[in-house]
Amino acid sequence: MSSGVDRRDRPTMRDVAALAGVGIKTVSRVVNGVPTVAPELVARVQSAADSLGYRPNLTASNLRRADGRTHTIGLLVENVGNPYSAAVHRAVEDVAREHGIFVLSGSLDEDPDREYHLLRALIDRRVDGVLLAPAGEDYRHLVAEQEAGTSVVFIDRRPASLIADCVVTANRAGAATGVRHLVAHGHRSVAYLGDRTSIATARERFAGYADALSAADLAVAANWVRHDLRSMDEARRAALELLTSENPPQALFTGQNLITIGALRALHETGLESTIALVGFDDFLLADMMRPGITVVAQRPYEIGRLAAERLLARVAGDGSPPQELVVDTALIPRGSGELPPPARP
Amino acid sequence: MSSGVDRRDRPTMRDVAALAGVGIKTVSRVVNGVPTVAPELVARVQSAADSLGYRPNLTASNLRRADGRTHTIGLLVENVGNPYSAAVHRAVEDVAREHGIFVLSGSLDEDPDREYHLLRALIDRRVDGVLLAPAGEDYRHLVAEQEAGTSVVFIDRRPASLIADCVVTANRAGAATGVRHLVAHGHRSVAYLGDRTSIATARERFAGYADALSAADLAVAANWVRHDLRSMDEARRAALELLTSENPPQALFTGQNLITIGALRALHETGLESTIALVGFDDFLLADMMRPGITVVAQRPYEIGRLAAERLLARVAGDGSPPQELVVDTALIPRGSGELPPPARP
DNA sequence: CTGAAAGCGCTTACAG
DNA sequence: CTGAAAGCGCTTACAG
Repeated sequence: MSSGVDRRDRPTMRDVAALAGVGIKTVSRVVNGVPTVAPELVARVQSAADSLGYRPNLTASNLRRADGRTHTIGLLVENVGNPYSAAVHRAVEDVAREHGIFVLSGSLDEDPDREYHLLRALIDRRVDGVLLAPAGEDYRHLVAEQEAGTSVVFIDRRPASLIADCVVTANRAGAATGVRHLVAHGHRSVAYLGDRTSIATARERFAGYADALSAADLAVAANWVRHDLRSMDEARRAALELLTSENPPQALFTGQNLITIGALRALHETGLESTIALVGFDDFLLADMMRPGITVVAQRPYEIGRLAAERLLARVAGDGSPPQELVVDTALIPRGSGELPPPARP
Repeated sequence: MSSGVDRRDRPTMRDVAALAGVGIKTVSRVVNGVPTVAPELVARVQSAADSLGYRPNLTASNLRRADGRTHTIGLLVENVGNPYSAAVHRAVEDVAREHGIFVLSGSLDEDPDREYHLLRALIDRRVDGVLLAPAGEDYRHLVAEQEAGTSVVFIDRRPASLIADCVVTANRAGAATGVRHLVAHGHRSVAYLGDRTSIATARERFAGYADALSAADLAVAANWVRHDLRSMDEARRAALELLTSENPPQALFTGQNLITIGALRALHETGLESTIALVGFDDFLLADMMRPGITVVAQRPYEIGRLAAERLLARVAGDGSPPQELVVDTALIPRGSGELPPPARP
């Protein structure tokens, strides 16, 4: 009638020691590669460990170890399933792996409450540090954790006051570059389609859009600005509205991946994909295979993940220098959609 | 001159107990929500814990707990950065999260050696179970781990002898459906472009290709079969060779995501994308936005991850029934490229 | 309802 | 070079 294994039946150091006829401390030395053990004992311990299928219990050894390291870090991103987060994740894994460190990951789905609970769950597991692409706004509760020795590095968004390292994309400058590209191709009316303004990066990209327009003595027209688009379909509908209005823009600038794709669907549905220019923030797979190819301002998620992981591991290793802000620049990739000439005005 | 924090300075149950003026066992009861504690003591303990910023140490509690659960599972996939693995990952996270379980993940990159070491590292951290999309071929070493209480569920590939649960795609049937679709549209010569034959799923998909051809009394022609394509660019070049040969096929069947995209590039480069039909195994973002849209045999990675995680958690909870093989079927999605008529023969 | 003793699997600090 | 004792932060098994 029993359901469930009540306790794992794994051999312990004690079992290995008994079989090898040595003290448990000698087994510990062999397992940890301490060189001052008689070769004959090393051999006996190793064959005993092999025959029992012994594997050291890292969580137990960690409990007593002086440095208290778990060799595990946490990574909280928007969604482990989306291409951007997944690229960051892979970079973090690659850096961590060089140091024998594992990654515990979680998806935040832009939910501050979820973020709070996942952070706590990581801390309860005593991760060595956390990489956080934040969903929330208030990080005062993190200060206590930092003081308690859990390093935190922010990804994509700056913490409110610079209490920790962060690695961010040059959102404002990148967006300005994209819009300037459209202006340089003769467009006077460029619409903006963007994410929720509660998201700091969305605000920065909008600021870059405004920068580029005012640098060209163009006004930001309220009827050509659509904020708070939460999904591909909301973006698609907003773009359809703009494109079919009595005063459509000559070009579109989209502030994010899914919004770009939504706008692209609208352009295809209206048959305007070769008429209305488009530059999107974020690159995506097959953007070059579209007709026309999609011009984008590309972020570098792998580079962001790599820098963030390296910063975190430096902190874990004891780097006590002041918090740093690392800015990763973007790359404009012209593919056709951003180089269309403006349509003749009606 | 000190570099690195030598020991975390986190308050322990002992500290909370001292501040609250109770025994440490009472703190333990409050932290674990045991109801038989005097309300007045609960309040004192909670305020002491809050003022110290106390957080329980899960790795310590786990060491003594009767069930030995770490509430952590391992997930080893081909590459956490690729869309397929990322979708599986997200499904696993969603299921795990309902049970308060975290996911430690790692990328195998088709490297059996890496798989062996990552598996060991997960076991040393005493994960409750492992989900494995295997890179290797020999899993006898896993039997000992299963006996020691670490459950394993295989994803995408069956273990050699059915020693464990597995969740697989209907690769052979799905590939046959895709090729049958081309044959139904009049194609007599369908080329196959596939992954390394050392990969079981690639062999199964090729078998499905052969099934569909022989069911239509068509022969498998060696000069139209290209195995062992390891990258998008290898696929692109193989497709270019086929398309520019003196006896080109009427249609292409591609066995995997990156191979489909490589073939697609070749079709665009030769201007044949509306002439040569194409059906690909695996769906991808924007496949519907191509000209023509790309017809695919879609896998359901989220469903696979969900089923695998549910199976694993059932095992962890004590399910001792015989190993199961769960097969997730595919869906043919016609979008244009697979419905092109055969070109007139020269 | 509460708490002192023992122990989870290992490492530290110390003696031999 | 080797090992017995103490302790990491918690829970178990017991007494009161």
